[in-house]
Amino acid sequence: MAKAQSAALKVSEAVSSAWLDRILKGDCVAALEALPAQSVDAVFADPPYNLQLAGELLRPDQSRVDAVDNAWDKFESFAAYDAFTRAWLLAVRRVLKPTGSIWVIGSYHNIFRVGATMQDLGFWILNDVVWRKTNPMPNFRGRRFQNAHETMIWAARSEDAKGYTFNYDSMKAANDDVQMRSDWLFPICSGAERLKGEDGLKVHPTQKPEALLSRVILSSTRPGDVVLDPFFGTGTTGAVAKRLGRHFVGVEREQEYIDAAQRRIDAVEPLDAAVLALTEGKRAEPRVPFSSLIESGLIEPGTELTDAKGRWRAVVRADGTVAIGNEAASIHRMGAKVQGLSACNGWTFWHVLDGGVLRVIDELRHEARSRMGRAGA
Amino acid sequence: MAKAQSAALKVSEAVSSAWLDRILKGDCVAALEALPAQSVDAVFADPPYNLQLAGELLRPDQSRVDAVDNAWDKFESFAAYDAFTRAWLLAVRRVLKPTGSIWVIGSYHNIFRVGATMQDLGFWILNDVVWRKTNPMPNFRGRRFQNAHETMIWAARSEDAKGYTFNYDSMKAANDDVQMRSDWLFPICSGAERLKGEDGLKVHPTQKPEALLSRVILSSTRPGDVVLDPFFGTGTTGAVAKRLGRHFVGVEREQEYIDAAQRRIDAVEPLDAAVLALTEGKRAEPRVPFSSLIESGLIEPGTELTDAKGRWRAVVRADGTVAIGNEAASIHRMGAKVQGLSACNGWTFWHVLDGGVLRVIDELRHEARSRMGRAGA
DNA sequence: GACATGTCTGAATCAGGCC
DNA sequence: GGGCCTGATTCAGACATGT
Repeated sequence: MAKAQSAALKVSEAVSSAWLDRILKGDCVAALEALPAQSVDAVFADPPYNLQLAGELLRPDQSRVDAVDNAWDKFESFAAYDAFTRAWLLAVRRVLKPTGSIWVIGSYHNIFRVGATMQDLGFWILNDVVWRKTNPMPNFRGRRFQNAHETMIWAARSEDAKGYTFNYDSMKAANDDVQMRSDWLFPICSGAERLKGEDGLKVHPTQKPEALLSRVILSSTRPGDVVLDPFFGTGTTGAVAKRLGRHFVGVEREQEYIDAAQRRIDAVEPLDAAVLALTEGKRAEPRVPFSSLIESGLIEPGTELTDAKGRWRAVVRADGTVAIGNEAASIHRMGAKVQGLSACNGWTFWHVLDGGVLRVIDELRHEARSRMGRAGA
Repeated sequence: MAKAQSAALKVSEAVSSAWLDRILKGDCVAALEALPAQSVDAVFADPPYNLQLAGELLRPDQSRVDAVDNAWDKFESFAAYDAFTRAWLLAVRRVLKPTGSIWVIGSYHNIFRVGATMQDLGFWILNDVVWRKTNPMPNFRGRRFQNAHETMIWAARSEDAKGYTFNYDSMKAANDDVQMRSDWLFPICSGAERLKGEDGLKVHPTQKPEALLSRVILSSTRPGDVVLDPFFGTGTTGAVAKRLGRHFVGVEREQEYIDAAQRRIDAVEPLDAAVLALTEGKRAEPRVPFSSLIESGLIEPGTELTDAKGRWRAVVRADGTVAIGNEAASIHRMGAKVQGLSACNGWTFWHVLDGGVLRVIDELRHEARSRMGRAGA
């Protein structure tokens, strides 16, 4: 993991002058051709969903779909939208690393079509996440429920792409030590955060709140990662990425949006690296083989191990296995065997008697780790 | 509207002996041929989700998760699932009145495909409604967000079908006089409500809570209406419809489910017509994660927290944890750690210097909550 | 009987490194 | 790329049992 990470950074740095931390002008399918394959760690996409904006629709061969013709029936409209979706998802998929993941946000007008197309293209959905709005617009005609949420799809590049980033421990710690759920509560973007033009009108109709992007980026990327937004708009993704110590790439067609986004991003001050450190759990700690506890003298060969309730006993052998009678195996296999289970974490199962007190051997591992840390430093 | 209603009742009464308030056995496409065209007022469908589960999943305590592995949830491919979806939606559409509406529930495994197919067939989506579970199953491997919701699509028969029923005022009244939102909070079906066999095991793996069906039926049907459920299972739709003074039609393939459903429905006593105005209580105060204080700007990353007497200092990190030196943890864990305790309420322990005054962060939480408003309930 | 503790379970697409 | 091995990972609520 660490190795892949540093290799990725090198690649990024080599071509950074061309596209890293830049807004590329143009249609996203064409503009993304400027990026190398497998060069971004994450994608956040907020594609257009208003089917009336047919000018934005491209067929898979990138020919333009004609402007709205009221004679169109809805089947043709849906087909055109699907072709557009397919085209940009394919372009994005090419530049996404195998270990990367993609977020797409939408409403009921488009998200079902987008999600089905993502599955058809081989993306592997990890979660659908609901953004619950604290202050949604009311339903004025009283004919429906208040439309109080939008849906995000979070997906890996493919079913067998297992190495995606998920900062589980950060999310859990940030959520009062329980797992972060798939429903998130945030206000819509308004007030000072909402970009306004000189005319006092909002610059972009669907500017997303920075808090939303913040959780997206914190959950599924690491500092130094590259985040691509193929529908950059006024650059919320870029502004949040920069503040959180990530790189960004944006693609946008409208010069007005590009100008506003660039000014906005230029004003962002990145947070200090120390503040951006990730909360890592046990997974990230260096692996300590059981044998090193013996080698370092924390456990003597011949020591007796027991489970917490003293139901089973095993003897530590010099080679790092534990034995019951004539049978010997790793701490994990032996723990599984005595319990009749298929698997067991031997570190938390076995204990040693230390001055009359039963200590779990995971504590000894922690001690071994800190000794190794001092030695390495 | 009243005229159409009474005409509908006449039709229902004329053929009631054949299929009204009955469970039809068989595949839903074939069984629905027994119903006249345009004969039901509403549809609630809980189709197979096509979960595509691979191996078995163990909890951290090594117990096995009892997953859905029924044959009825297995499909060869997305294409096969799409064909199945299209077929039952067409069959259902034939028997749905032009003024009727349809609800379909699903998870991210299938709901996007179902939604796209519904649009393709001409259904007109009115809302997507999120069922937020108060007690969802955790994510045991810590590789994703806790999957804490399911999605329902509510749609009219076609774009120009304007006469669908929506009981806006009763929904609003039931929701403390503000519009009912598109995100609903309910517990999963468990306890006495969950049907168990003589072996003590659940009869059906995916029984839905009656509270969910209750809100669906109360919002989009009138007393005397006919509600069709093409995947009847153990008959939650029928039981709730009967209790609420609506008629039902169920279609189910498995005799075991049919038997359980029939017994269940027979035991239901319909509510008195006068009582059918249902009120629903408020929920507890919404929980606000510490990270929302950061995301909402109430606390900046890098801010220093101290206890009331200034004995300890910790720095707020962008990911929602707090750090002392190299160690980071949640506000609660860090509060416990510095005091040498096993637990600590970080909300009341940590303070922030605000204009020369030390404020406990619990005050900021109240501020965040009031900004969040009713949406948390 | 009240309260504390322990057990069980629910629509789940749930690993990663090294040889 | 396949196989093997290590070892990381759970929330809310219902219900049963123990004090």
